[in-house]
Amino acid sequence: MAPKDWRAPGPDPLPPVLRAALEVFARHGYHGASIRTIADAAGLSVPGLYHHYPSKQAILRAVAEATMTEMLEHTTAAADDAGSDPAARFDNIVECLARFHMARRDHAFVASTEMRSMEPEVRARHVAQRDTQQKMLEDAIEAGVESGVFECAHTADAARAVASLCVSIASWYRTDGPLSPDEIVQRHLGFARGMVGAARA
Amino acid sequence: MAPKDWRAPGPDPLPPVLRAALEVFARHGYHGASIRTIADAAGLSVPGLYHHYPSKQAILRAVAEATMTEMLEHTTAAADDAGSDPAARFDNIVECLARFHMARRDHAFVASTEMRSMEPEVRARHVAQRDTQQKMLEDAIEAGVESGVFECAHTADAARAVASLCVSIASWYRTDGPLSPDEIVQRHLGFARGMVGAARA
Amino acid sequence: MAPKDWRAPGPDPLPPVLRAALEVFARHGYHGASIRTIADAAGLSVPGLYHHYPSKQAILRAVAEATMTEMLEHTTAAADDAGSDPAARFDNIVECLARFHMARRDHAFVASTEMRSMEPEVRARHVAQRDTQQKMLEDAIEAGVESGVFECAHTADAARAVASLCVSIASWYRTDGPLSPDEIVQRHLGFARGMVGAARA
Amino acid sequence: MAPKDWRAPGPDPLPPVLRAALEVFARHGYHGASIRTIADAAGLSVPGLYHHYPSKQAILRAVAEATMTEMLEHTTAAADDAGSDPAARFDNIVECLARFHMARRDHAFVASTEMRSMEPEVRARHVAQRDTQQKMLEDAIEAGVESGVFECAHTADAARAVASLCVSIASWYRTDGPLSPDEIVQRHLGFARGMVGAARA
DNA sequence: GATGAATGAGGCTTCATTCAT
DNA sequence: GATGAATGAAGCCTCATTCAT
Repeated sequence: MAPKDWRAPGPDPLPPVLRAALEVFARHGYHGASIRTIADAAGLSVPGLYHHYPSKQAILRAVAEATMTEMLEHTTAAADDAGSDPAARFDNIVECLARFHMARRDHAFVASTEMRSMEPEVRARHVAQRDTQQKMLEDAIEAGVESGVFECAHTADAARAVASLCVSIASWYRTDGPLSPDEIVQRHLGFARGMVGAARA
Repeated sequence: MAPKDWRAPGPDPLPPVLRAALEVFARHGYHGASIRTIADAAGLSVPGLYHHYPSKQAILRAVAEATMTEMLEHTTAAADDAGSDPAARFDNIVECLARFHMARRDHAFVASTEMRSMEPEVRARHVAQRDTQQKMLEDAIEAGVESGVFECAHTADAARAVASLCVSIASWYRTDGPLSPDEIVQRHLGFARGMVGAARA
Repeated sequence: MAPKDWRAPGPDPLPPVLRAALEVFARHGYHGASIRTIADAAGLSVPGLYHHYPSKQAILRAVAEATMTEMLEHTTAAADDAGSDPAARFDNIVECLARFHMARRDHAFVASTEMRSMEPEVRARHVAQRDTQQKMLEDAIEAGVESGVFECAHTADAARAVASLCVSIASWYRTDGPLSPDEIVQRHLGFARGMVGAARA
Repeated sequence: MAPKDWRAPGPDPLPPVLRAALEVFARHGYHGASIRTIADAAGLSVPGLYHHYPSKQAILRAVAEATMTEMLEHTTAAADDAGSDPAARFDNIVECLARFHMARRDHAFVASTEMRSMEPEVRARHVAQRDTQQKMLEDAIEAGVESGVFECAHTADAARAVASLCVSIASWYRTDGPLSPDEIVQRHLGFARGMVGAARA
């Protein structure tokens, strides 16, 4: 699809209404966000908002699905991009996750934080996509262990831990923070490699 | 205070009303939890609940403060317990955080998740305690780097990353899961050591 | 106008939009019927519906007036058709009312049920037409009493009772019910004659 | 239960809130009655109303069930009161229905008019009670036909017609109308007897 | 006539909270 | 501490209606 741009996520593809809702969700949480607040943030009246989305839950669903789909596309592209070298695959996935959680900070934050507010069907799809991603990480780690570049006894736990680490970036990253995205990526690559016992440089 | 029991957190010191509220907060979030739901979970009438706490926010505050206080006590005890060896300090703090986020799963989850629902003053205290904890981690890492047992260029980032990893345990740990707390502690100790470039065994 | 066809009411003269609205009104009531539901039933967009009728109330008015006008035309034709014999006049009016409430079931049901939802002016016209009809019945009954074929002390009450009986047919009649219209007419003619003390055969 | 008072229904047993709601339902219909209007009529705030009944539908249900239960009790008492004479049974049931539809005018009007607004389960119970009543009428008519005091070929249709006639009283009766309840009863008894071909005096 | 977008008002219901008993 | 009753404010959502295209 878009195999090369996972390092530079490009402009947010979300329609303006969802982008406004996202901001409100990120600040107040799903239940703390009133439909009126969302409408105001979107520059719409309340019925105007309902013209675009049939319910508050539908807004959350749209946000979550768009986010997970884009994230999975990026992760897949990043992995494909790495060819068959396990260490490169691992690095690419970690870098991709880190970058995504900075470029789509609110999206990723809401998607991971509001899982409990999603209707079962939406949550199920969400969990499935998250698991797919984690499995990609795990496969890379396993391959690395087999080929001797990683030293890691519990690959599934490691994959979850690495993914958690990347997700947690979204909860503190600020565009105007002291570190550039590239610096953050580098440091987290270091942490992640350490977690899987990568051979030291 | 209680310098030896940080490995076995003991029974939840929370009064029953708060424990009930905590469960509801964990499942539905602060804004998704109604006073009536909390009262029901506590086996109280609504005015009965108000007899104990003057507002919903006061309940959240009580939960959050009790949690943070206990966590900081434990962490301090764990660090003190380790004496002056940097690697042991680091290990103890990580183990303590991991154990706390399993033994007080809901407490820690709510405390970290509902920061945005706290009144500023409560949140400020919360952040301060969290930072204190992270600083203890960072100090241990720095000492380890200086003494040559760790290899880590960005100690503050590492401290945050390690703390995040421990916090994230609360979002997936189940008492009846496949791994025992001891196993989980061991594995996360491994990940954490890797993140700070601990000398390999 | 159409003096002979009152026994076989012919196809519904209502334009399709009103016919759709009628169905919705019959099922949900005026206040329970939304403009959108009506538009959907009519296969129109909402503004498309407003292109035909300026308001929901105008739709009700159009339905009610068309119904009452047609019903009064039929009743008049039926009465005229009977010539001067009181018993035949009575029979014809009853038969006409019964047939109309079967052939125009929804129309008659809505017209009688939603009187309270009509604007005063529409309701006034509606009541006047209903009273005219009832007066025709009453006149026939009175003439029958005078000529000795009926035995009825309270002609106005009898007229109202007979009319009510015919109206009530609309609330249970189904095209696919066990009785044919002809059978229903015969039976209700029997009831109506009994109510006015018609001489037994 | 109360075998003697079916002729003098006594004071309305409905709690004040339901009585207020009933009045509003009678005037505007279920869908035309807003919860605010009902609360105002009951002298309550809106949440105050919800303290007593959990939903608008629950109010309708309570009204309908109370009405049907009382009506069926009365009808049963009236029938029992008549002993085994078919004509007396028939008369008593008709008189009882007529009196009930005057004494509980709004109740009966709403119960019969708002069937379409009832949830399926409530409606089912309602229809069952109505049918039970109609069956009592039909049984009396059949017994009368067999004993030769009535002359009626279609007893089920006759029962429905007689019941409809009594129900229709509720749609025009006014306490301050020109006729007394006793007069109305007498006249409708006459109509009803005529419908079943009762032997003339 | 259709479409898409919009809106003030109001729909039903629940919120956190209070108070008399 | 419990109960029953109450309430202003606000929750999500839908109403009838309009208008530019």
